[in-house]
Amino acid sequence: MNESLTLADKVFTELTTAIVRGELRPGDRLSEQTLVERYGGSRAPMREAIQRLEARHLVKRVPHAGARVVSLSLAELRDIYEVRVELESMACRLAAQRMTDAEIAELYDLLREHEESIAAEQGLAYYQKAGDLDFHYRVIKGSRNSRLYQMLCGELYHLVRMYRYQTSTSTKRPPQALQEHQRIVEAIAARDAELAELLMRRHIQSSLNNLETRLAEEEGRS
Amino acid sequence: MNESLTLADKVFTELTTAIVRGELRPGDRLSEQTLVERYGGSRAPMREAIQRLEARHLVKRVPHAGARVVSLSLAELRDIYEVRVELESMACRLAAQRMTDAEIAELYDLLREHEESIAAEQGLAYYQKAGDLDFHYRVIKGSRNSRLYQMLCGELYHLVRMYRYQTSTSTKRPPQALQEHQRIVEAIAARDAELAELLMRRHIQSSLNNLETRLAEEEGRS
DNA sequence: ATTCATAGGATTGTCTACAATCTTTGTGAG
DNA sequence: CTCACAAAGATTGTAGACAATCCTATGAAT
Repeated sequence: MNESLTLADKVFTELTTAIVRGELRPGDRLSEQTLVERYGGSRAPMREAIQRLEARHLVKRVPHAGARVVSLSLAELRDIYEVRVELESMACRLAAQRMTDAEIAELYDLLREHEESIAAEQGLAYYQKAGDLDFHYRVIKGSRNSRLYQMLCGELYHLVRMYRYQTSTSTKRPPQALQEHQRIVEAIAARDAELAELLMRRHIQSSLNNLETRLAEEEGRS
Repeated sequence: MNESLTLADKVFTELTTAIVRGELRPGDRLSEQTLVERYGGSRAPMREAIQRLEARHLVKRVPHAGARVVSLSLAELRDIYEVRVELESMACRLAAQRMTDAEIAELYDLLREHEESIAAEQGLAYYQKAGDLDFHYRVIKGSRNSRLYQMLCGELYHLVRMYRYQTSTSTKRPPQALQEHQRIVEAIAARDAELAELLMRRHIQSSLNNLETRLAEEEGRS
């Protein structure tokens, strides 16, 4: 089989999760030598891993000066969300038209699971976030547009996740988000593309509002 | 100053234009050794150039097997246009809200130039295409969203250009496109965001239709 | 004390060589 | 003649060293 996981690939995924989880913080330097000491191997694979991180906009590289974990300004975060709103509401519209009935049934199952986890109040912040991403992920997959999937899940999501990990989750938000998810699935099930698009647009917009207030709070506290 | 153009960067831009212009055709192999013989230097910079081409989806790389120029299926091309329609109409909406009056005036100037070049019938296909891209480029810039600019101009446009270079330009399309551009600018100047968005959506949609019929013709001829 | 220049160290860019993997060509069996 | 298999060749992945560039700290001049 083609089980060829190159070392560069391994380091790349390791670094990706490290950045997303906040173990590597925005602005942190990524020296090739340091990575060699940390992950073993030679500089060549580390270099490749860094380049791939740059391709996903997780690090910024300047010639002869090295790479640093990206540090997004609030304006840039807004830009990202502005694009994400547009693309995900589009995905939701397409999903309403193209998802199979089986996929929609699975969406309902997923929401039931989330409901239970919230009711049990075991709704750990981490699980909530993962579950939320899972929901969005499936809708995007349902759009049946590979490029759309690439852009949202391959390029924008890591950045979004990176900032969500670092902000504490409100206790009020999850139940509300779940409700919004339920309405969206209903619209998809009804094959009402326009409504599904509108609801998703509002959902992400309010998600951004939530994130902004939270960032403002942390900014004020520090 | 920071005039540091690394060799990898140089080769990367060279290859980009070569691919976009069709000198390197879809499916063509890109061996590191071949690039060394062609551009000089060593394998390391060639490798980096190839990786950056992969990041822009211009080549596809499989581990231990090398890189080939991407060959898009008609379905993938439709996916790209589906996304492009959404993002560019969004950009147009934002441009109507955010462009300065000076920028709008420059747009009018640009359209006048295009008009003249068409009237003079010197309207070479190449110039037409470049001019068209220039128009779209300015509207996107006018959206004031850096991420949107990155996605459209940095990732999607090369692919679009690649396929446009390879399809001959219709003699009927340029005048029609110019008219559509004029209507769009009028909407932007009137700060009518909704109309501007709608017109851009239709414009790109008809551009896709034009491309599809042309591809179908060439398919039938071969 | 502040600012500028400079020298040293550290880091990245590039080169060459070697190991691991894939592709292709040639051979033989069915 | 076609297909499967194996060895040779070619290509990529990795390693280590050297060269070019940048960052930093030290010192001198204002």
